[in-house]
Amino acid sequence: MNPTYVQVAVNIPQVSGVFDYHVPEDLGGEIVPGCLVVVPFGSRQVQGVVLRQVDQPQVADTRPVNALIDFEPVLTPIQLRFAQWLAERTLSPLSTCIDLMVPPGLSQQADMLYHLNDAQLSDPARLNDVQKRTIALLQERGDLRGRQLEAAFPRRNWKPAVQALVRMGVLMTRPVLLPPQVQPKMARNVQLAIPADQVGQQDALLGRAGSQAFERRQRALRTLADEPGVVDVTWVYAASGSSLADLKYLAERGLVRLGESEVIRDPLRNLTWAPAEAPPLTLAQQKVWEEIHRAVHTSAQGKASPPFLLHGVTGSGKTEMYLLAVEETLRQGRQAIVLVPEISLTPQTVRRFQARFPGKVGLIHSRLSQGERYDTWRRARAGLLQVIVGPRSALFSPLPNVGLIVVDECHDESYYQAESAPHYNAVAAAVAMAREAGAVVMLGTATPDVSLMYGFQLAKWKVLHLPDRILAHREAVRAQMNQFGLQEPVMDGSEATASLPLPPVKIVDMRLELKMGNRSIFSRELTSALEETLAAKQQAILFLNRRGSASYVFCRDCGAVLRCPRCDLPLTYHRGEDMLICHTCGYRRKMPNKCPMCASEHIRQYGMGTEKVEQLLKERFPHAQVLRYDAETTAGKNAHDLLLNLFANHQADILIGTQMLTKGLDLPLVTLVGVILADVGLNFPDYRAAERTFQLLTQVAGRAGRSPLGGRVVLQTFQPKHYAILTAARHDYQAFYAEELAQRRRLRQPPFTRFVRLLYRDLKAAAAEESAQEMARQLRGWIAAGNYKQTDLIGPVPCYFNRLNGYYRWQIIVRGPDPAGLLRGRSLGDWVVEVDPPNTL
DNA sequence: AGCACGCCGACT
DNA sequence: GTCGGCGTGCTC
Repeated sequence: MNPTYVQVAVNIPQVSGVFDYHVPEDLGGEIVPGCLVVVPFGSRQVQGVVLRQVDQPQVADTRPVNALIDFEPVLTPIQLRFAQWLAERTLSPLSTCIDLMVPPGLSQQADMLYHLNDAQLSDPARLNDVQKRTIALLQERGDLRGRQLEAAFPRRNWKPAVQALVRMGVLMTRPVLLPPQVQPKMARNVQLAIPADQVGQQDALLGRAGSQAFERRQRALRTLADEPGVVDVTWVYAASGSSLADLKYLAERGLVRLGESEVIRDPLRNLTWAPAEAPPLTLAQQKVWEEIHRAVHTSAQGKASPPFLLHGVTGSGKTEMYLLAVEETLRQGRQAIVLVPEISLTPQTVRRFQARFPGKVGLIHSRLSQGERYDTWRRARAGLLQVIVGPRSALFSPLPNVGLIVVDECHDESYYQAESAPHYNAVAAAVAMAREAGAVVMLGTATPDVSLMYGFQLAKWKVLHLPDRILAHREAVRAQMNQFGLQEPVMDGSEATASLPLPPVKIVDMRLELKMGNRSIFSRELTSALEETLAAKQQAILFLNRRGSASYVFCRDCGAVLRCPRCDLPLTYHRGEDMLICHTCGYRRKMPNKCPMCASEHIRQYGMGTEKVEQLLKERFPHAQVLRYDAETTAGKNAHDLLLNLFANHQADILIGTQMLTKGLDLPLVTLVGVILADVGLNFPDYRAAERTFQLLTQVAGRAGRSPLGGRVVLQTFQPKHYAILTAARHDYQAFYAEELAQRRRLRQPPFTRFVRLLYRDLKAAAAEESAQEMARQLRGWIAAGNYKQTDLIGPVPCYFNRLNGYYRWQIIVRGPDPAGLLRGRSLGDWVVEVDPPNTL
């Protein structure tokens, strides 16, 4: 038989090529595209994924595929194509894109094992700190892998020092590849191997009559005789006092059969949901549904369907559209992926899916154990789950026949993977994945990114509108009003689907407040609005945009600002502990009494944190119950739900919160939303600063007046004439879009050009700058050589966050019609490459 | 990433 | 003369 050859992408993030291997006879036929295999690579064994079979290998001498890790392919053919698209799009190695699709724990990367030799060291005094600590660690814990040393020396450049020990003969190294860390979970079971009525005649086989073991074995047999069929061993242990040894003893004598069966680790196992039925649709929903319904059908017949952008304000019934689309997709025998921003923050959305499709939903989120995640992944692959709901990573679920991809709140930043390569945007990726799969894609939001909207208009893809907020809380509000002995408000409309107006927004010019002698953070407008809300026994939300503001500490005499020694960013003052904390790296220090620069005692905190707002609020409204909703108070496991339930049940009157408040909360009794300072964030040196501010304000304003009680919004700002604030106050997306687009066109920013951001990080400031200058020279050379007339560089410059985690950061933005084209296929070394980055900070 | 090969500076 | 710096290239 001819040897078969396969092309393999090896699981080493830095290796971008593909390699050919031959398939040994004993694996012939098993190895198909998508399989996870072990292959020799240089001196080590590495994991790889088979991309395709090839007739002719690229080199004369091939090495063999060593082992097959899983008999089923781990990637579907669609996923293999999708991974290749993603690699090209993000300028990332294919292996990193493939690795997104292999569940953590199953995927393993090659590592190095470090072993301490017995021989004594001649001159221990000459060793440096890392070397001494490495030796101590190895003495204490035995052999260690590179990953473990990495954890022991965070942010330290330990490799050269350890390599020196290897050269000195103190250490030995050996490449290792760990087996997968996840496996199907098996449970032992047992069943009787003889007819139940013969159980009483086996005493001769049960050991010495009358002994304890005899008694246990006899009881075990009787238990099984009463229980026909296969039972869990633990059940037998509990009923008879026997142990595995006893059952094995019985099995050896042919009396019982031991077996194993898989136990699914299902995070939703113990939850039951009252099945929910679809509510009646509004007219707008019906029109949207007609479009989606048609698309789901034509795509199930193999015809491509362009993406949909579902532009609808908060509470306009987008989720119901998703639910219907999923239902129809399932009816066509296909599966659906639903992406949501942050699972812990949108329990309401998730619950709706679970209630509508009981038993069919697989949930992915960050709190799942590796085993749960692995089992969910395998059930998806086996076609046992029809709907996967999760964050951006859920897009990579191995569903056999994806017919629908939903991206809810598609403007959300969490859809962009900023932390590690590949730096991808799950919205763009969902569109590409849907194209590969022949699936329908629905992108839903109240505030589409202007680039996305512009893209839809250029491509003439359909934008569907749901302009009205649906009054869905009539019953809930009525119940709550009765509970508090309040009179029922007058409600417009009589149908269940009556719509609600968007809340009026009042812009308050804080400059005038200062001129009028009001030095408080609460304007007179906001103060009286709060008073009225409290008097009416309704609820308020105060929104504080922390990002970019700073509760920083500065000296009123010399002006020095206290900064993090690692990140160079202003430190945040925490009143309770009297501590200064860096919110980027976690550095903390005691609040000093004197300015470290000039020793003045006039040093104090400035700016606002949620704690400060809480304190001021309590001073001004001593009788109000105030809740704080921020990273600190929601740190516990179910703290989010707990806090929100507390507030939803009117245990508190005012909720103070940050960004987290903008996510899909649904709090009907809230009639007032106050934004402490709307222009925070507007002055970031970033092309999307205005857009982010508009999106944030629009989302926050949407929290008010979601009931027949009505509602209003107060925006406090020092820039009352800024278009982002004016248009957000009018709920006027179109006006913002037009103005923002005009700005972007004028400033040659996306979507009229495209950005690739190149980021360099170095522990030494000079080295970072030098590398940046060198890269810029190279880039200019490529631009000139390739005659890229419309492509230019922004930078090199230090980043806005010019020091993060101890690293100095420099960046270069390559701007042009196709900056990725300029860079494709070139080696960028240690540079972080981001194509179409959502921010350039 | 790891490792080999390769070409210039200070040490037994 | 060699040991060792890290630059460059390769891993099927």
